Amino acid sequence: MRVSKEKSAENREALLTAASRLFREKGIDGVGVAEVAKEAGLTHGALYAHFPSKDVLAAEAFSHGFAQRMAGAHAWAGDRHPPFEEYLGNLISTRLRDDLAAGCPLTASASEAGRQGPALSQSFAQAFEEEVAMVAAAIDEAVPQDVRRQLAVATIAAQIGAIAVARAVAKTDAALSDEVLKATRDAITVAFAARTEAG
Amino acid sequence: MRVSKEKSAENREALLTAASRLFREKGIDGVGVAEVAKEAGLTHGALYAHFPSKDVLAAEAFSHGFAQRMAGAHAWAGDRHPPFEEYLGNLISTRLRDDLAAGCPLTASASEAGRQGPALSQSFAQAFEEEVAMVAAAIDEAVPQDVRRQLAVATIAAQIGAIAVARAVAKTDAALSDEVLKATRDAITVAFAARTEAG
DNA sequence: TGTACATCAGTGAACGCGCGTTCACTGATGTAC
DNA sequence: TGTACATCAGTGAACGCGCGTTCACTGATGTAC
Repeated sequence: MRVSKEKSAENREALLTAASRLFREKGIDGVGVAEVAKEAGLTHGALYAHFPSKDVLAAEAFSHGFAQRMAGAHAWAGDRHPPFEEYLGNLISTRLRDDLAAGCPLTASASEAGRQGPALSQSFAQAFEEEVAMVAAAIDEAVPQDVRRQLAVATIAAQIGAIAVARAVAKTDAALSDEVLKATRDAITVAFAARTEAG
Repeated sequence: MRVSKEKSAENREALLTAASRLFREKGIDGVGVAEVAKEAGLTHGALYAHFPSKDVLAAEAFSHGFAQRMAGAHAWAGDRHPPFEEYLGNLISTRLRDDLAAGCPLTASASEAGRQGPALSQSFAQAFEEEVAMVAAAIDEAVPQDVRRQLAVATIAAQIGAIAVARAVAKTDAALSDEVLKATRDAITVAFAARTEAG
């Protein structure tokens, strides 16, 4: 049975939201299209009216989730210009480690992006650049552009690794999991201080 | 047909080697047990004479691959005590990024270890601690123990993230891929210098 | 050392299952007159 | 505004396929005498 344009758009949105959440939580290979459709309140057949394949769905869901996260970050910052340290504390935290579903799409999909199709790789690269721009903008303008960018790139790469490791060992060694986050945060803080003083 | 003890041990070794390589290259979910067995020159049924399940195979293959890497690292170091910088250059390199099959098991399995069973999580945690100990031992003894450990933990977490991101964007943006590796290496070098001077 | 036999690594067919994708069909929506 | 009809989002059965795992069977190995 046909459905109104608005309802169809809502359904598409629901599919992307469900896919974004489930893929982050269980990995792309760990979730079937039927499960995604079911969570969105549809059958799997309907999914193919919106997306030509699971690959494309994965890439669009990634971008969708990232856009939501960026919107959330901007809402959080508001009119302020939160300093670098504040971003750091939010990026590498036990909260982000434990909240698989709501966490950053970058941390969830880093290792998958290299193995899935080119669509996801491209979405990932674009999101990474956006996140770099956001973090770099949080660094004092007196610091040279290239140093700010370098620090931002290293920070986000380190964050992705720290969260991945913290999650990997969380069930086995909770203390080690916390330690990884703290050590990474401290190391970046030190590098940041050394770089911004020198600049 | 029964097979000699030696041959059986060889076959087990071949299964672990094949699994270690294939799981690193395509991910655990991306490879079937039949493919692993075939690469080892066996049929899939034989695999279950050596391992009770794919989960266990994955965990043992991880440990096997890591042990080989550590043996390789020790052979490379020989009687020398290579400085931290030398380890860093080897850990975060385009060579390690491009060589999926031979790369560090930690970088390949970080995100999977959090999603697979507890066996892999435990193997991962143990391997991480071993790698931390090796890198920490490469730092000047004059630096306090806890600072050495913290730097080692942050270095390996950052390495895992940097390699994952570099691989994820390699097909889309080769320049960005190289930049991620360089920025991470530089940031760790700066943090290392600041920490070891201060200590 | 030679013989009889239990062991068990490896084979390959078969199991049930869930996967991604297709498709004939339904029926409310949106449009043309 | 009312009517006839084309559109197409969504349904659910069906497709072929590969998955992890099981199991009856094979036959060389290893052992007991």
